[in-house]
Amino acid sequence: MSEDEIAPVARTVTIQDVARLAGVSTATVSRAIALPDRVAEATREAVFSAIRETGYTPNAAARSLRAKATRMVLVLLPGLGNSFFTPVLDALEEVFSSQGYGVLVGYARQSRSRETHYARLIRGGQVDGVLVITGNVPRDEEFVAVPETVPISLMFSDIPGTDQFSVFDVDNRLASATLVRHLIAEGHRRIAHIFGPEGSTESEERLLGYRDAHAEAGLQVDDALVWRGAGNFDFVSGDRAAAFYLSAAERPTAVFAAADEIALGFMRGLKNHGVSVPDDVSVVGFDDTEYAEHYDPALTTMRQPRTELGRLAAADLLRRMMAKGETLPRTHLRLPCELIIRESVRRL
Amino acid sequence: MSEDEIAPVARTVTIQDVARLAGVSTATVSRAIALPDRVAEATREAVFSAIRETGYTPNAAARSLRAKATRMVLVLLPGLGNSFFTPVLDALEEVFSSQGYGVLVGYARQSRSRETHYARLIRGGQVDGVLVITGNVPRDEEFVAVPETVPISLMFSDIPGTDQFSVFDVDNRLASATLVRHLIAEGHRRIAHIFGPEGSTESEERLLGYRDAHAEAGLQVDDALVWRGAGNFDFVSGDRAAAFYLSAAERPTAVFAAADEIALGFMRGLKNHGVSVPDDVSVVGFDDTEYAEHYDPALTTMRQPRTELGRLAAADLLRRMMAKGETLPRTHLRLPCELIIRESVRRL
DNA sequence: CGAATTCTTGTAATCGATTACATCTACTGT
DNA sequence: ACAGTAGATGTAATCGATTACAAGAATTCG
Repeated sequence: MSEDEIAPVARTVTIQDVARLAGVSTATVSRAIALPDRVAEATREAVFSAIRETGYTPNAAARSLRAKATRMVLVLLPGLGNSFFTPVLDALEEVFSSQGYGVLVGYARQSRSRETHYARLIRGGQVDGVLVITGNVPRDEEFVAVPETVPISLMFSDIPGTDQFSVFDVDNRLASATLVRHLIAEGHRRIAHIFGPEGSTESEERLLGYRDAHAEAGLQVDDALVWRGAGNFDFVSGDRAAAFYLSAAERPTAVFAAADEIALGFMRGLKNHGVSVPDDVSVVGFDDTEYAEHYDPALTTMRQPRTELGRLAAADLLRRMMAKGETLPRTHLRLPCELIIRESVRRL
Repeated sequence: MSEDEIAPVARTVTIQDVARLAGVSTATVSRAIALPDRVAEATREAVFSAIRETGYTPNAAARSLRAKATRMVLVLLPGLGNSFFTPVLDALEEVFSSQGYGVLVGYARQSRSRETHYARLIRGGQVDGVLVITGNVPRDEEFVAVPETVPISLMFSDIPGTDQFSVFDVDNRLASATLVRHLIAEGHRRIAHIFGPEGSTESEERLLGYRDAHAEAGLQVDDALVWRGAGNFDFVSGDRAAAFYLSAAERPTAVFAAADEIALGFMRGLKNHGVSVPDDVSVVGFDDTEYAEHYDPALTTMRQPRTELGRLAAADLLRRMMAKGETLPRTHLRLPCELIIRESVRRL
């Protein structure tokens, strides 16, 4: 209560201070913390009480320098604009922080200087592991040498032609085929596809699945119904794609959008022109983000197990980071997707 | 092209290696990097070519240890489940990474061990600054001493009774009043409020604004129309609140939800019971998240300048972190909100 | 031409924790 | 009672970069 009980001005307290107060050497303090049973009972008590009294917290930089490990992982995303990533990041943070790791986020796309920044972070030993989400490993010259330094894993998207990364994804092709097969089973014959971002593996795979389902059913794909150039996995792209529908020579009865957000934007765009879903046209998306379920109409889509994939990828990376020195063989984990049927498809 | 051009096995290359190769001391290498014009032209060249040849990147831990700065900031969120945060995080990452800072994300709520984890991160000098979003400063005993160590700023929510943090927010009370005033102007007299999460400053402020608008207009607030206990700023809470509407003795003609996600969930819940917005009841939200615009009906809401607030908060924190030593007076920045009129309100 | 000044570079201490090795004490077993 | 072993602790080197200080070389100026 009295004036002198106010906390003293925060001067950085080091292991030296604790050692002095406890009347032992710094080595003993360090041991008392890291290997408590290598230290005599009484000494341990003395050290811990000195720690409490001083409010000592080990300096992370000093520790990292010696241990050559930072207990930090870097998660590289193409951007957070899309709600697709939030459960993934949630899961990652949960697993990593529970093991005492910090999660650094970065958006690698677009800016060259950004890429360099993150490449440096990795090469400077600032992180113990890296998770690259959706295929955007900086193809920086500097970066190429990296996988030897720290483990790097890929999520949701493989990089064709390399096998140096562990991969955690789904079979986009198969899942898309299943989705389109569902439309066909509901009686649709004229099905359009809103293609995702150009240059992404997922986009290509989803298109292949779309074709597969057509081929299986003996249906011809009308190339005029593969709508490219919409842009990203976002609303705006979907909204823009509505124009393709409206101006189609012969309108499709169903549309497979490469992502939920595209599907939602598309439906909204249609609505502005008086076209109703699913009465006039059926729509399916991909991902099963939170909004798919709550939109009106609720969206039929293909669920990607985002949280689970996040947990598993994190656990795997953790294992690799622990295995300092030897390189474990790469993991390629593919989890199944699930068809979620809601209200946006009408049986013909 | 030939075999021996393959990159050599990555052994950590240190400043020593560069110095040796360039035929200078480590001090000179360090200077060549940090203060290029304090070094002779020829030497500088030699150093840089040695750096290129070895692929040297300075070790971050060593640097941090000496410099007592890590170039990392911690962003604490209550969770990422809500899309409200994505543009904020986007803006923060943009500003910080452009200045060479890394962004660590953490979810402080719920778990005690999590809090300790992040408190340690801060006290261990692992970050140079902290941004706490929506009022969740760990009230940990350990934490209380922290603000003296590194600058901490609050976003979107003040902590009553303290003035040790800088704050970046909006006037929730005023904005809510404006929103409700709009409903009143549109002819509504019986207006319900879906209260946000208990214990959050924002929730309380928004309720006050709701009352203010009523008082101004000489309207009596019917306490049965303040629906508490919905839960979080999310869909489920809104969906749950639909039950309050349906079971109301005398139904309101308009509903002010404490957040967009709540409003969306509410509308969806209503729809399942055949109640239509805005024909049967008008709805307004708060925040103006991406989905508000694209939902059907598009939501009338109060826009919070999330991106701008993020940029400004980041810039301010950056300034504080640079000003090592002296403590700058705290900033309290309040940005205006904007009423966004869409389709979810009907004029009575 | 010699003194004063400016440039350039090197030597070595430092940041704070960890840990190999050495030392000392206290047991154990014969 | 004494060698041998286990247990507890201290000493000092180490991780990799930065930087105060010193010293030597080059330049300027009266």
